[in-house]
Amino acid sequence: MRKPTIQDVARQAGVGVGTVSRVLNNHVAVKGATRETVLKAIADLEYTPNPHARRIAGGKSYTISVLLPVLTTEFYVRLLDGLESAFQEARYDVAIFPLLDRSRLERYLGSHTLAYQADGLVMATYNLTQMFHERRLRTQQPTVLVDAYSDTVDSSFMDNVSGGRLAGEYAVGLPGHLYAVWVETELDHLFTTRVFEDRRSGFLGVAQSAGRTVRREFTSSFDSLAARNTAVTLLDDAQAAGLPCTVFASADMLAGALLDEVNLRGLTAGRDVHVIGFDDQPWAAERGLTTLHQPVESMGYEAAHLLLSRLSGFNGPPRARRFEPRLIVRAST
Amino acid sequence: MRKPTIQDVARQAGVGVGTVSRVLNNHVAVKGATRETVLKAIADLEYTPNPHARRIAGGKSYTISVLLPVLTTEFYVRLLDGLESAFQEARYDVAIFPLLDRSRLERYLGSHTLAYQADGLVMATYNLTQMFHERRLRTQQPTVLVDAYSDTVDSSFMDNVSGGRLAGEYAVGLPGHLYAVWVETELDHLFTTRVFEDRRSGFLGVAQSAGRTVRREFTSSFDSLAARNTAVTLLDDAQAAGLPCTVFASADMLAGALLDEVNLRGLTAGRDVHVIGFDDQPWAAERGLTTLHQPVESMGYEAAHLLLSRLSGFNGPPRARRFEPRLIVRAST
DNA sequence: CCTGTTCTTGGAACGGGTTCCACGCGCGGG
DNA sequence: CCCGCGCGTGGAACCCGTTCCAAGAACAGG
Repeated sequence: MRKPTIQDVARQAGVGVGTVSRVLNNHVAVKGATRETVLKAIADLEYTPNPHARRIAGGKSYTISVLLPVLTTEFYVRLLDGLESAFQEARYDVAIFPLLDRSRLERYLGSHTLAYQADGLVMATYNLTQMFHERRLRTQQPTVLVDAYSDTVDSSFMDNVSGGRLAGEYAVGLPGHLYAVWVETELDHLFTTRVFEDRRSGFLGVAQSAGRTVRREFTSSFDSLAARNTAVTLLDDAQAAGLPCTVFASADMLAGALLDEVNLRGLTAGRDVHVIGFDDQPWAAERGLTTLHQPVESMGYEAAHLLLSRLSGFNGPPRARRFEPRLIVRAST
Repeated sequence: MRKPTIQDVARQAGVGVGTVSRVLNNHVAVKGATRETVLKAIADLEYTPNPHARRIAGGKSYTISVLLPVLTTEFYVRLLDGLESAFQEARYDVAIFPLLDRSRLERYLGSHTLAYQADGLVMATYNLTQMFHERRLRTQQPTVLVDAYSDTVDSSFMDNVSGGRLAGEYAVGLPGHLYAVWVETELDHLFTTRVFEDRRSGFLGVAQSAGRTVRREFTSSFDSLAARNTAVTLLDDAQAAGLPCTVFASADMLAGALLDEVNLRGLTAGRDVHVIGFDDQPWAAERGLTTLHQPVESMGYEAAHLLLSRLSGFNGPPRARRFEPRLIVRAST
C-alpha cells in the first residue's frame, strides 16, 4: 500500500494533476465544483503531499527561519504559536534558532554557507546590527521584525509606550505613594531592546501630567532572587513612608515576587499595596494580579502575514503593525 | 550564480551522474582514480547535494526520529552527540522529540498520521509499552533502544549492575560506615527505568559478599533542594555515628550536594567523608569527585550503527550492545 | 447564432537526485 | 590469440510535485 501521489488523486477525481496542485495551493482559478471533487478525492485517499517533492519542484525551501533570544519563556512560546499557525496555513515550515547572545546571532547572520537558505526570516526582539543590514543586502532575503521596530523593514510590535500609559492612568487613580520597578537592560544580550524604556516613558509621562511624582524607581535583573531583593527594599521603604502604596512592576515576574513579599509581611494586596504587573502570565488570573495583557499571538500572526505577502511578490515600502496591550483589573488593586 | 547540481559535477569531472552519486553514497564500486576526480570536482564547485531531491529520488526520508525524555541534561546531550555523529556520517538527519511524560509518548506512538515517517526510530531510556509493540507491528519501522534493554529489538545500553558493583568493590575498601543514596523512580515519568535499581543491586551484592552492611540508604528525587536535604540528614547521622564514613551517591548531582554540605560543616571530603558519584559530569574533575564514567557517546554511536545496519537490509535476530562504566578515582575518596 | 474574450483545465516539461540496465574494457584461462 | 566473465561506468527512467502553455469551455456582446 504505497503512499498515494498527486497522480492518484488526479485519476480518482478525474482531473489533471495541475488542477490538484492548484487546489492544494489555493490558486484561486479553480471552479467550486471541481475543487469539491478534488478535496473529496484527497480525503478518500488520505493523500498528503510530499513536502520534499514540493520543495524541489517549487525551487523554494518553504521554510522560514525564526531568530529569537530564548524559547523558554511564556512570551516566546506564545509568539511562536502565532507565527506557526499562520505559516502552517500557508504550508511553510518553521526553523527555530534560539540564539541567546550577540555572538551567536552574529555568527548566524554572518554565515556564508547557509546551504539551503530559508525563503524568509523572522527576527524577534533583536535590535538590528550592521551585520544584519549587510546580510540582507547580500541575500535579498525577505525579512520581518517582530517585537521590534525599524523603518527599513516590515515590523509587528507591541506598543509599550501605550502599555506604560495605561498602567499610569490607572495607577494615578490609586491611593498612596507611587513606585515603579523596571527590568535592567543587559548589554551583551540583544533582546531587551527598548521595551522597558518605552513602558517607563509612557508611565512617567502620564504621572507627570497628572501632577504625581514617583517616590522611588527600582531596576531589577530578570531573575527571581533579584526580584525578591527588590521587593524587600521597596516594601521596607513603603512601610516606613506609610501604606497604602501603588506599584507598577513592569513585568509579571517582578509583580509576583512583590505579591509573595506582601503576603509574607501579613499585608494585603489590593488594600495595603496595589500592584500592577505587565504580561498577564497564566498564573496572573489565579493570583488575582492586575496586569496588562498583550496580544502576543496576534502580533506573531500578523508578522507572519507581512512576511508571506512579501514572499508572494508584494514589494511596497516597509509596513508597521502596532498592537496595544489591554489593562486587566483584578484583586491586586 | 545558480547552486551547482550533480549534473555540473558530472560534466566538470568528465563522468556520468551515476558515478557521482555512487561516490557521494560510498557505494564501493568506484575506482580510486575516478573517485578522486569526482571529489576534486565537488570541491572545486563547492557542490552540496540537495537533500530534498535526494529524499524524493531515494523514496526514503533519510531521517531518524529520536525519542527521549528531556534534552536538558548532560546525559542526553552526550547521547545525542554520539547518535548524531554516526547518523551524519551516513547522511541521515535526526529529528528529536523530547516527550517528557507518558502521555506525550503514547500520543506520539499512537499517531496514525505520521505523514512523512522517519526511516527509523531511536528510543532512549523509555520502557516499552504495549502501544510501542502495536505500532512497531503496524509501521514495520526499524527501531533501536538506547539506555534501555529488551530482547525483542536491538539495544545499546549501559551495564548499571556492573557500575554499582565497581562502586561497591571500591567502597568496601574505604573506612567507616557505608551509606548509599538512590534516585527516586517517578512513576508517571517513564525515563527512570531500571537504572537505579540496577546500580543498587550491583552495589548491595558486592557489599553483602564482602560481609559489609549498609548503615542507611536514602532515596532522593532528582532536584537540588531534595538532594541538599538528603545530604543534611545523611551527614547528621554520620556525624552522630562517628566519622569517617563512605557514601555511594548514585548520581553526581547527589554527590555534588553532599560535597557542598561536607564543606559547609568544615569537614574534608576524602578524609572524613568518602564520596563516590556516578556520571562523571564535567565539573566532577574540577571538584575532585571520584565517580563512574560512562561511555555515553559510544553507546549512542553504537545504537546508531545497529539501526543503520537494519536500514541497509540486515535482518537477523535482536542484538544487544553492553557498555561498562569505568571507575575514576579522585580526591573525594 | 456567431465571434471574441475570459475562465478553467489538462498535461508536458522540469527540478535534482538515485537506481538499474546495458555496454565497454581488462584480465585470466584455454 | 580468442573467448568469456565481471568490474566499472554512462545515462535513461523514475520519484513527486509546480509551473506554464495551449486548448477547450463558458459567457457576453453584436
